[in-house]
Order: sequence, then structure tokens, then C-alpha cells
Amino acid sequence: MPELPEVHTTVKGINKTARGSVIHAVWSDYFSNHYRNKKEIKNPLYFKAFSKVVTGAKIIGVRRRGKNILIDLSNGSVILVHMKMTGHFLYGAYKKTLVGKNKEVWEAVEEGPLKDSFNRFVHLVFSLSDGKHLVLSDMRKFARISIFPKKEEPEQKEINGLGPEPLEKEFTYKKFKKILSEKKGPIKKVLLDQTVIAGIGNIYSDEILWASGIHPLQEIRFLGNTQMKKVFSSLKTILRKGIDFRGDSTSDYRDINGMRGAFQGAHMAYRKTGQVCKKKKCGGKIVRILVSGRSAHFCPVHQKAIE
DNA sequence: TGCAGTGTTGCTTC
DNA sequence: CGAAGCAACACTGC
Repeated sequence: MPELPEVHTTVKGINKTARGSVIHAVWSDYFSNHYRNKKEIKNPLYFKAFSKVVTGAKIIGVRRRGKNILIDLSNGSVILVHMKMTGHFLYGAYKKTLVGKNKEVWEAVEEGPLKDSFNRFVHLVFSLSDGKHLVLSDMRKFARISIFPKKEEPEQKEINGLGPEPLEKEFTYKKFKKILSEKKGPIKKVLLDQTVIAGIGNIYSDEILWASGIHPLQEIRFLGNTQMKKVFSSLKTILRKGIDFRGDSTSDYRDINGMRGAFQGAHMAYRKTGQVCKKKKCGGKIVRILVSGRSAHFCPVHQKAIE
């Protein structure tokens, strides 16, 4: 699932490839009646306006904020993409083919990773001036795409409610402690709250807590100073490790060349239910519980809750 | 075969 | 106010 490291990898990839290209055309088959009257491209009327604005514009650069992708265009507009569960951007040579009477499908032209990267789930295509395509593959069609003038960016609710960026230098232990001291509830829930810290999802929160030696149900108000410091340093280390591994492909995440990330090979807790804990001399067995409706995997031996 | 599980987020309901 | 549950969708695994 695209969390901070996956979105980071994607953004870096788009900047390396599609930046500087002009969007010649845009195609989509995201539409469904459910989205009528909504401000996103799954609403056919919104897509029409979207298409008008982006066609002919140049991609100046791409940014990340939390799990959101922000694409800056030469005409002063910004495309906002949240990939949600199964979305990922791919870049390369694609061609459109007709299936049946009127179903259009996009397929990678060349053999290789792009070819087997969920081509049948491509629901959004930007045709670029270099002859290549920037496409969004999204199996479950949960992704959200909208557009607005750059000066309206601060008003976007997807952006303005977000907590600080955990990997920025300005995100110091002092700030971290202050933000968390104002919160209550299980630490797992707080880490997943995008208004507290932006970019952490279920996989990385499990790994952060495993590395910190803290129980996912640990009430945040009763976290000691030592534990607080442990969470802070693990959070930075694990997210950076995720970036170094080019993201996590437990599910369907791919980088823009269709390549898998490798973080799933380094999991210590996430989806390791029943396996022996890899911490030295620990001997615990990973268990799975539900924390505010989300699955949490942890080692009951070295991740203990305190009163 | 069928149904729970998967995990992100906003919306509805209590 | 917060929580719990569900919807959006499609595939995997038991």
C-alpha cells in the first residue's frame, strides 16, 4: 500500500521521467454513478473540466505531502493524487486497444516489468509529448484525483489537515513529543492518524512499534520519555529504510518502471503472525490483534504494554 | 464454493 | 464530541 516511502519512490520516479513533458491528451475509465457531484475525476463532468485544464500543460515538477502526490503544471494548476490502497503510477510506452465492442484497454508495448504490472487495471492515462505515457494502475479504483489552482492549495482539505512530515529536519524530538503529548488513545491508532504525523500507514506503524519494543495498544499518555524517544528514532529509521528499499510490494505496489520494492522482505512484524520473533534472544511469537478496526501485528514478549 | 480479509479515508450513524 | 461501521472495489486465501 502506498505509504510515505512508496509515494516518495513514485514521486522521484515521475520527476526523473515525465517532468518537462507536455500533456497532449488524458484518458480515463474511472467513471461511476456513485461519484456524480463529487470534486474528483470519477465524476464525468469534473473529468471533462479536468481534461480541458491539463491538456497542453507542461509537467513542471512533482511533490509529495503525506501520502499525496502533487503534480505542478505550467498553467498554474496542481493535480492532486491519493493512491489509496492499490494505486501506482507507471511510465513508458503504452498502446490503447479495443476489447469487445467498446471497452478500451491500455497495455505496455514492450516486454518486461511494465507488461506484467497490472495493465488491466490502468484507469487514467496521460499521453506525453515524448511519446510515452504516465498511467495510473489502480485495481480497486479507490484512488482520488482532483485539480485546483496552486493558490488554492492551502485550502484543500486533503492537504491542510495533515500533520508534519516525519522525515523533515524540522521534525525534531521536541516537536514530536509536544504533538504526541496532546493526544490520547493506543499508540498504533495515533501513528496511523494523518493529522498527527503525515505518511505512516499500517505496514510501517507495525514495523515502527516492533523496533521500538512497544505494544500497539500502549496508551500514549503513559508513554515514558525513554519509550517516546525510541518511537521517534524508530519512526525515522524505519521510514528511511522503506525508502532505501524502494517501498513495499507486499501487495501490488510497483515503482514507475513496474519494479517491486523490497521492504516486504525486511518485515519483522507485519503479516508475520505465528512466526518466531526475529529480535535476538526474544523467543516470542508474532500475534495479530485489532486496534480500532485495523490489524496490528506484534511480539507479545518484547512489545509489552505498561500501565 | 463462499466469505472473510486486505487497508485508506471520508461519511453516516449512534 | 468520539466511536464504530460502512462504502468505494477486486482479488487472495482459507
